[in-house]
Amino acid sequence: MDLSDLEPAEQAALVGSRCQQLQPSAQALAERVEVAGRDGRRFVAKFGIDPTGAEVHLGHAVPMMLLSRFQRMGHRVVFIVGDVTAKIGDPSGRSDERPPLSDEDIARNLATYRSQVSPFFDFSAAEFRHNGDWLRQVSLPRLIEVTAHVPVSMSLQREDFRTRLAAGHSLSLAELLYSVAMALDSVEVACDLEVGGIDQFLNMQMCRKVMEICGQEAELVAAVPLLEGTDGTGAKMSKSRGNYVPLTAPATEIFGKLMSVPDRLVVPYLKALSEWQGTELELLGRRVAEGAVHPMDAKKVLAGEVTAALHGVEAAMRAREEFVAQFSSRRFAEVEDLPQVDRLDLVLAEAVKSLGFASSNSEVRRVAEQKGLRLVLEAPGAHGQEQYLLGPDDLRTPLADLLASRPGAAGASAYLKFGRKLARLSSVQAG
RNA sequence: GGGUCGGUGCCCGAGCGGACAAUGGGAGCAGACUGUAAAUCUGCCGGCUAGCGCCUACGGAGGUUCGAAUCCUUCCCGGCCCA
Repeated sequence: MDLSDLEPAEQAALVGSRCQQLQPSAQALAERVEVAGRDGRRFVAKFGIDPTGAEVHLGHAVPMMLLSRFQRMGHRVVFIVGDVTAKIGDPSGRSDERPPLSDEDIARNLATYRSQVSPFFDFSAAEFRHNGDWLRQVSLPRLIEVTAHVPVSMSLQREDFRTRLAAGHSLSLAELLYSVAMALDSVEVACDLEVGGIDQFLNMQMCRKVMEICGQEAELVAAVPLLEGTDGTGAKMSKSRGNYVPLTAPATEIFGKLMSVPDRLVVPYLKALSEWQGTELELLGRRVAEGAVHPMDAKKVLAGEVTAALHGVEAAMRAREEFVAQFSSRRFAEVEDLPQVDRLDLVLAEAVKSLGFASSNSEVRRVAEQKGLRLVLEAPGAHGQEQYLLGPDDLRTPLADLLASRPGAAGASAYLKFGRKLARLSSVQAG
């Protein structure tokens, strides 16, 4: 969707609606866009990328959605690859020392990042800059000159710094300098507006401060909300908490993970990850609240939107059908991409492990003892389905024998349920 | 450099010579309930074993003990205080 003919005020409103904080104001954004246009230069939006890892998930897509809008408004989007700042460590907390990244590492991580995020952003039209290119040139006298005007209290506004100090934990000078280094990036690219997560808000304040110190006009700051994790605990989506949706996941998995998200996240997710308009979001929220729309249906819409963005509409529709087949109507025959066990001579416990459902015999036994292990037989065209509980005693029995001892096994399709995981048993050699 | 406190299972955090695979909380997993939601309740939650049991674990390495996460020595790492 091309946005280039939006008026500055409309642009500002659109951007503002997706931000948790837009500093100093939407109006200031409109004005700045207008001034840039009058001066015949392109408005610069900056976004920093951490090149240390390749754990890209839906949370990372949120700022990209906003940047994509800037791009489609006709502005310049500049990515700052933090090859130097990355060495300071994770600014969001205690970090173990990290091994220095080679140029190849960085290039590879960056390539991974780009390919994973590309459904949400057109990288071909964006600029990439490595901050080492200028940060390595910064002299100590220059650094002192700049930092002389930066009060330490500004860095210490960060709550985690304060709590760490209060708790007697370590806090290095390098960590305090992180935001200053990042600010020098803004100076370098003469940034008009920086996009970042709300967790970067104070860092971005520093950018404004330092730009002023350096005689530039302070950038505007657009802080997007952090995407809450799928676990409903309120924590942000992150790999370490395991409450994330990886962008590389197959369509059915993405769809499924979004379906398992708490209901209250539907609207925030749509807002952060789709092109839905404010009024549409409001309407949906209201209708769900009124009971006119079932929350699960709203969630299917969300899951469909996101899956479609990553895998295309067709794949999304298929994922939806499979989801319904597997979990609502429970007709497993209609579920296509199930893992499969081909060797029926395998003993049950081994089969489960070979599927990757469990990593040790103890774990298999545990689940069996907890009544989580079942054999499911589904007769060919019929709707009938038989479930047989498999106990710890069955673990050493070959699958073929387990099947043979069930009355309806002949001609039926067989499935293995391990907790909520499901696998197909090698199709049907039975006649 | 000196003093001092500390490093425990995925995380936080008890334990401080035997009854410790180690209290408790969180996360995770399973079951009931459901809409594969949330909330709730119940159970599990190092590995191997059908089982008696065995093995591996409390920062690293040694040692004292019949016996150590617990005591000693030493090394590594972190906090705080003093210089």
